[in-house]
Amino acid sequence: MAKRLETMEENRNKLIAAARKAFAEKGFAAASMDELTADVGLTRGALYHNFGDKRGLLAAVVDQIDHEMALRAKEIGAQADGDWQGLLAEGEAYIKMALDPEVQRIVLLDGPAVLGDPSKWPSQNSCLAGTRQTVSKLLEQEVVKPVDAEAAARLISGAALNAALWVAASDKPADVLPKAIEAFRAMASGLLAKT
Amino acid sequence: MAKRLETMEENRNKLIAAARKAFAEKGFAAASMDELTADVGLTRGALYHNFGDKRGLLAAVVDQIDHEMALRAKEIGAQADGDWQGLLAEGEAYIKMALDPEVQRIVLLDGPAVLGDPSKWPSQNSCLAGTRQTVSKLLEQEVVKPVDAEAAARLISGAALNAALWVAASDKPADVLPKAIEAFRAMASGLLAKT
DNA sequence: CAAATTCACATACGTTTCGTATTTGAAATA
DNA sequence: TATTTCAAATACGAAACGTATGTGAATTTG
Repeated sequence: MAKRLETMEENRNKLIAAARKAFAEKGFAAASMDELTADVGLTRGALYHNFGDKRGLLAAVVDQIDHEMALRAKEIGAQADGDWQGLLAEGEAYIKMALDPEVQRIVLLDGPAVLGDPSKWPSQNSCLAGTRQTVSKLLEQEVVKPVDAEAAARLISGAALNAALWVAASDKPADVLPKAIEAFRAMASGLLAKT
Repeated sequence: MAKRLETMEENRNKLIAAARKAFAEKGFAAASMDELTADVGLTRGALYHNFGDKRGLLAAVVDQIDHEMALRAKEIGAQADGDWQGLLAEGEAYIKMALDPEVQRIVLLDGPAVLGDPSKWPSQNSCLAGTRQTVSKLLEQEVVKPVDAEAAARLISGAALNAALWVAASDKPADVLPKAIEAFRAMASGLLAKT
């Protein structure tokens, strides 16, 4: 590979890594691009060349984290006993992952506010896409009621991620986490077709 | 009432009204406080005197909208046939109200990102508080499974509002709204105790 | 192999915006 | 009428973003 492209790739990754840290710690609005770039030995020139603007950098960061979350959720869901348990396990995984301040601040709070609704994000392996796949499978198997797959996926992941926000904001996260998971499983069971 | 306090109250309301408009149209970050205040014949001096800072103004706006939403949801819920149908009606009402760009932008997107999790908002008659009340009533009646009231309320309202974001972001909101409502009702039914 | 060109990034600059510190002037009060 | 209060205005300083331009090493071309 040409040396120029090689170092550019490195710099892109350095910037994304620094942005993950800065956005998570200070929030999107308060994160200074001057500081951020200086931290990795670059200037804003590199940033605007690679990502267009500040939002572009956030989009790249969100995409990366979303990708990681989707992969992890899929792994966990695959280990469950059957597709239905897999869906529940995925949701539970989202709740737990969303306790990470980085996920919370960047993906759940600043992401939608700055980039718009997640359904419009480009990620192929996004959380939403993964959940929709699982729901579709369950629809074919007639395990769940005949509802819209997209809507169900959105409700599942939305409920899970929202529950996580609540858990994290509470005074004793460790205490309320099981309550959130219990309520989540209860509510999700409403999608089950009568057996 | 003393004239000074009277006009101050008027100015506060004018600023809040202007902020609702500006925040809804441009988003919190892009809304200029100079423009906003000039629109109602004031300067930023009035703003910083009354609300402390930009966040303070957003908090006041969010509080007002949240209050209006909770009242409306309660009204609609009260007309339903029984408390359980009332809960579903409330959720449906949230979905519909959240289609309003003002609610969406200010309460669902910028609100949590700038002010933190809704569970920490001061509103007494907030959406969350209203839903928690209804859930608590249903818990006493043993209509719903014995889950944590707070968690259930959060899941219900979270799912509803999240569904609304999805509906609004879709290409044909009118088409997907009924699907969202159907899926919401299905999922919520998971909270029902076996009869 | 030397000249030309590309391009990733740096630098310099202007604009906008927020928050504070200070001042003003009309209403309330004594 | 003199004094005090206080809601709002004004002036100021400190970022921060985005653009326009410069630069030098890597690549390409003749």
